[in-house]
Amino acid sequence: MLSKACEYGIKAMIYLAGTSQEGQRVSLNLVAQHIESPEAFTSKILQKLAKAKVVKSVKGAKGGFELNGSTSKEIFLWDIVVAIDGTAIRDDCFLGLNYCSRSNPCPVHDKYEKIRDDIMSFLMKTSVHDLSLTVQEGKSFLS
Amino acid sequence: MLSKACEYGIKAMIYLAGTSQEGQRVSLNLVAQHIESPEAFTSKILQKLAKAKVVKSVKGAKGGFELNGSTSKEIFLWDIVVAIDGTAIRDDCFLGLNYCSRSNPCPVHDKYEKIRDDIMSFLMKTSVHDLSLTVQEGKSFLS
DNA sequence: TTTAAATTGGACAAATGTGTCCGATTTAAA
DNA sequence: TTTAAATCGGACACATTTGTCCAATTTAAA
Repeated sequence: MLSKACEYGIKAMIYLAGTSQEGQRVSLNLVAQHIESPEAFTSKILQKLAKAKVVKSVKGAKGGFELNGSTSKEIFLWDIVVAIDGTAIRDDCFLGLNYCSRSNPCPVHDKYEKIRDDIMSFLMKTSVHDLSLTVQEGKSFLS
Repeated sequence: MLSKACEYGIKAMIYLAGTSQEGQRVSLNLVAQHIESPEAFTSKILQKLAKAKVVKSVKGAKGGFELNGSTSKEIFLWDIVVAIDGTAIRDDCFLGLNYCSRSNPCPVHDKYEKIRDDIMSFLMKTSVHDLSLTVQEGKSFLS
């Protein structure tokens, strides 16, 4: 479904939304430790998210990654997925047809459309903020 | 979602269900042409499906792949997915947690469970035979 | 029995995804 | 101004997936 990079990216953002709330910055090292991801690889992913302006990064001493509470309410899983995996999950045919459409449908076009719509609604309506709350409450986990 | 190999495998099976109806065998070459897949790669995939007894293969002249109509009614997308991609799509956590469960859930555990159930129901209830009918009627396409 | 048609299996090649290393750069603080 | 802490960026390494090639094997038919 999602690439490893995207999984790490989402977990990192959820962690940041929970810890960086008062404008505090969190280091790559801390992020990787808490989500149990390879640090150097996580670095690349956070760089990508920073370029896509999904998270703010600050270089130098006392630097790190920053995501204030109000911003995290406006960031949805879809934003992260697009920044890392692109829009293939929304655009690509379930059977890989190059041109799959209403007028040239693959055999599962209609049946899969409902599932795709559910996935998209899930990704576009679920905010990083909401997910971080359940982690902070100890009701869900990032590792 | 699915690997390329799995996409080819499903398309190949749908094509076979439509052409090999009267116990006729279809050559790898024909299959690959109709589903527009790389022939040698498709060979590997059909070999895997043959070993998993999802399709019958016959070597030698007048050989090929065979899938009679009654059998195709009992083969569901899930059978093909399991033979090629395994059960990860059913078993793996959306965020990649090694142990994601009701008692140690990831932040999207509940929300994604519904989607996963829909996907599984789609895969387990959709037969190769049903899909091949829409192709034969010219209502859907494999390329 | 020979030949042609077909799958099989193994080795290889290319592309992509995952992951590492390290020097360059930036910034805060001593 | 120097130093330490941090991200950035590029090159590299490894693993998996995708794809190719070809000799070996099997089978039907001439």
